[in-house]
Amino acid sequence: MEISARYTPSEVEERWYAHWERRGYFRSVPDDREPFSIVIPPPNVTGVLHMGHMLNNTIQDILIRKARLDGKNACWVPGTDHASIATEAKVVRWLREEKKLRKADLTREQFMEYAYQWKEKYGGIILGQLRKLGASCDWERTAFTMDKGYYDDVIRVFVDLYNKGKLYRGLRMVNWDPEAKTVLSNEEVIYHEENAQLFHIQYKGADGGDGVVIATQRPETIFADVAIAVNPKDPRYAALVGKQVLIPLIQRAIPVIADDYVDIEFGTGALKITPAHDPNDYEVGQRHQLEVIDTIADDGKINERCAFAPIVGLDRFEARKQMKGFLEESGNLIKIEDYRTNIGRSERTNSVVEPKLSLQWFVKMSDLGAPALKAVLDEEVRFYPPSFQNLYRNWMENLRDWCVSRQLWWGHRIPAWYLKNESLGQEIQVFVAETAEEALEKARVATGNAALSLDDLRQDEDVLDTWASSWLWPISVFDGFKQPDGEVAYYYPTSVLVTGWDIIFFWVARMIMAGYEYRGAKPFQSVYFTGMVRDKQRRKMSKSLGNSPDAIKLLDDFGADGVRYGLMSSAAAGGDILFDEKLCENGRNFCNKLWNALRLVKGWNTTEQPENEEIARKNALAVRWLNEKFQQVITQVEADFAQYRLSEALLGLYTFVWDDFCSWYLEMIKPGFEQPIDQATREATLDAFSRIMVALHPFMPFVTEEIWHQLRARREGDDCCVQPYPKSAAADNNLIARVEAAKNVITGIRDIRNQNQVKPRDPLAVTVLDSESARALFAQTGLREMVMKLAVLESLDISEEEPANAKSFITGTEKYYVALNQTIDVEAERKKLAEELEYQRGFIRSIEAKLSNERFVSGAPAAVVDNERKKLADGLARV
RNA sequence: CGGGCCAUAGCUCAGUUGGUUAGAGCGCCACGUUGACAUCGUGGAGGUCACAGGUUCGAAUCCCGUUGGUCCGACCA
Repeated sequence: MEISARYTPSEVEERWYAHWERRGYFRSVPDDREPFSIVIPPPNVTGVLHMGHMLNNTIQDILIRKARLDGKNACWVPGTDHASIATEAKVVRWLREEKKLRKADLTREQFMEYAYQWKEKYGGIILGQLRKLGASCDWERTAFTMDKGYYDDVIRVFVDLYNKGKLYRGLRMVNWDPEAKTVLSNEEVIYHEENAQLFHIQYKGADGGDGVVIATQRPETIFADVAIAVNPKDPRYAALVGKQVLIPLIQRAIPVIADDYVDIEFGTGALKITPAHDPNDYEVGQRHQLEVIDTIADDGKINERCAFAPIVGLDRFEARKQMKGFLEESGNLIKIEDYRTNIGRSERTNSVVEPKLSLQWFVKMSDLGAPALKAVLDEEVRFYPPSFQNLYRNWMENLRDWCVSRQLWWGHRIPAWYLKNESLGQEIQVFVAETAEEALEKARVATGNAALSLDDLRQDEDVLDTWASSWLWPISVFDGFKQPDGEVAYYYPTSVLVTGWDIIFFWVARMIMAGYEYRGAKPFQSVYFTGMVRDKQRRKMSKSLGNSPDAIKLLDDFGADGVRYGLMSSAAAGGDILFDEKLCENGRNFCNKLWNALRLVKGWNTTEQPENEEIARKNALAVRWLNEKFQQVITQVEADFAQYRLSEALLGLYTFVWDDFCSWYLEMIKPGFEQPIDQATREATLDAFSRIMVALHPFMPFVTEEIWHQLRARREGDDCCVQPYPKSAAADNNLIARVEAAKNVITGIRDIRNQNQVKPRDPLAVTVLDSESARALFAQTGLREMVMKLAVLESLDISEEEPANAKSFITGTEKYYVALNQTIDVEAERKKLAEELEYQRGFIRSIEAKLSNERFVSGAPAAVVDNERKKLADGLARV
């Protein structure tokens, strides 16, 4: 049968993926095997596959497939995240551009209907794309963070945390966008250095003294001032602390307080405290129990709480302009300095962000954080690479309470109901419960008013932060809240989490918190942090930069295996990947290499017996060597997997396949052109090739499955992806060393051939100078025949005499002479040998230096080096 | 400003508890190819392991400092 000279992934991948799914290989249900579980970091429900996903999911698939081959019950749970803010933004844009609708014109219910339409249309596309990559997920378990069951879990946890006092509603400084009238997350605020002015303003003493001069960028906020703060160590103001000063224009008296926060060097060393309009001032205000006066409305205009009527109703920037005049007039303006400072602007509207106090829901971090920090520091949860412990600790030791409310609609609506009973003159009361009915019941009890109805309650308009749902992922996907003793008990803790380090705080840390809070146990044994995929200029790949290759096109161009190889070959855990399509090309070439090895062995005719004894000995040695070498590689691969050194494992297999298997082994056993090969060697080769396919399968599932089936006719269900992974065993290092020595001899001869323009096929006569080591080496059965074949020799003799007209080289402790039919440049030869001699002498000197040290009593190494020295002294003598 | 991480061949990176005269891939150079594969083969060149000090018999590896890069926080009235 004619096989194409190239491997064509497109003819293979879809077919095998469908086959695997049909056979149910990816399905997992609890049984008595050891479980190996991974929950996918859920991509955005409306997202499309990008490089980061491919890297991440390739790694997960490698781990899952390896576990499956190791005989474990491998369970990979796929799913998607509703991605509150990102998805809502997409829906809003779609409504505006396609439907000509503004969110403000829709009711919540209408908006949600459109959002679900959007989700139905685009949701889950990415899951199909993961199949193209070869991801062996248990698709029957596909989860979504807004599935009914998941939604209920999120609500239940909110209520539970509230009941336990670990969740509360409080005032906090947020980033307010006065144009969009919404809160922004920190990530949506962009800071740039801009020109600004620093106003130096005098606040006169209430006792008629000079008072104090402060510096501010925002003179329009002075009417919200509640204090002037100075550093307690600042001698200039020591006498003022505790006194009162007057706010210009309105003459309201405020105290001068002392606080370490104030920088003596900056400005005048005196700071106005405006808790409503500056986050730091708010904190100072809290420390000193100061009042909060909010003088700026949601739209950025000065509101009526401002006691200085002339600026009420003006925009904050207009007010600032006018304040200059008012302050000059009153004589309070000392000077104005030009000044460069960082200004935060809204990513969306570019308007200057206004720090603003608002009521938000918070999860208390003090109780939740402690066990999560301990788990990582004690390596109860192991990080790979471990250096991320530092980053984690740094953050966990400086935890702030987690604001979980968001002013959005797409998400889990906060289960809090408010009752405002003004006739009773009461404050707003809040009732947190899983349902409105329960909240009503609570309200009735609390108020003693049985006549209250649902109409008297108003549910909180906000939804929860996306991470406040995804932190439950490892528990909720196994239904661990409703059935805590169900299958969650089998799969949890999951084996490993594979994710980018950029969400170590958002997600990883919080899953650990939730794990201890709700199951009293860590959510995963290990975390494998992937690096960021960057372009050649080290820029993070992103849609807005347009520097990200089209993932699907890459898969089409190089095949899934090629892309997987490309991503993995430079993806040490935690290290960034500078992505270059060249890497995928290497992967594609590797597939072709495998494919052509297949073509070679498939093309052989067989005979019962080897042609002669020499060939039999040579082939037997080759087969033994390959198997020993394979043991060595598998042992290393297992060690690499245990440390999550996947790139190294792949590289080891790659080198083994390319160099040992293809370049050496197949050449060793390859029969002459159109000659047959003996049955036993062919069988051994097919077996070895098959084992190699299994070993490589986790990394490159498609090509290995295809070749596995091409190698032999297999029974239904005898698939590569469900074979037992090759077991590692001790390798025969002596045999490997002897063949290694033979390879050096062959390389030496090839080198001489190369340098003297001797054609590859012209047979050469080689003599090795008689020595104990030479005899010992060639005592290995089949070795002489192996050298003769691969170096293309007509003779290989051991002799005590130096042949004439020969070039020589030394390897190990033997000296070889290659006879040539040409005159030898004696000078050049001598020079070469002199260089060799110098090298050897240098080597020996360094060893001698070591050995002459008395403190080299350090046990075994000494013996080894001593041995080394003897060998080299031997070699030196020969030269 | 505070903290983390990093600095090894032209490029991208390995180098596991300190013990080879420092490795790989790509790139480069030379030679080669009717033979599984030019998506290839055989060879080769190329490094003061950022710099300075210390510990040690021995440092790319451990410690301290300097410089440079990078990321994350606070970004300052």
